Amino acid sequence: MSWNLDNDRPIFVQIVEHLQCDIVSGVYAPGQKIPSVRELATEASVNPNTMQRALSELERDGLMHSERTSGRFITEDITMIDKLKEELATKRIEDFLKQMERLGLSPREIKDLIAKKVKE
Amino acid sequence: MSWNLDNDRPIFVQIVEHLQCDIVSGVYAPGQKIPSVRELATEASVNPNTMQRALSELERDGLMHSERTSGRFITEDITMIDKLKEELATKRIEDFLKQMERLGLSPREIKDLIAKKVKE
DNA sequence: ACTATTGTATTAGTCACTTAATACAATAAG
DNA sequence: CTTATTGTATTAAGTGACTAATACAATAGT
Repeated sequence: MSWNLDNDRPIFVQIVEHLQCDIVSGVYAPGQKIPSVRELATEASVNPNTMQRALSELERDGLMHSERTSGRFITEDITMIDKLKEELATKRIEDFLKQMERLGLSPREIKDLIAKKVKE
Repeated sequence: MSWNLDNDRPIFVQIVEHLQCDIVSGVYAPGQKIPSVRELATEASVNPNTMQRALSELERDGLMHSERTSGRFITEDITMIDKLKEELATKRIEDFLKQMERLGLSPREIKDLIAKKVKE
């Protein structure tokens, strides 16, 4: 999956979200070692400092931890990962519904539109 | 409706989106005069220049037009407004579905979650 | 005619994000 | 022990968004 970073929002924020997705969707398994800061930075075409900042955020939240010279590892706490997954999903659904209602669409219309899109 | 601006994205972009919503949802009727740059800026707690920038964007897209000293008016082209409404809705649905799939949820799961939320 | 209000333009300064270029500490690997 | 690789920290510079403070032009209202 490419990184697809844009200039609409801070890059480090987008990286955090990208990695959160990779974690909750299983791209990175619990306990798995992830590439080094420098590797990830190259891969995403950003400065190592920017990648470092994103990783620090994730570390602060307990989603990963670093071991001085061995590298960085995803947490093994599956409960934490599942909880994050539900949080992210819930938040996105709520944001989405709010946005759609602000466009003047009724819950009923929204539901139908989704059902139609999902069929495709 | 309060403006609810955050620091995650450029404020002028958020203002553009806010006003687009107000137009397609009918808060501002076609042809209606909208408050002055200075009034809107005060209301949204931003600098007049920032509001001006957002309004210029909307004007560039043809959604409103300014008349030197009479003020600014929403377009009377209802077709344009309806088209925008559909564009915005479609884009948001697609973005939403992409995000949810990246979290590792199947279309089926997504549909069920929405249905559940909409019931509330 | 005068005045207030409108949109618009200009210039400067502040701040956060980003990049760049290093440097250092710790340790796994040889 | 030596070396390469890891995470981490520091300093400087560039960029864009935002604010601030004006100034000007046009015209509706009086």
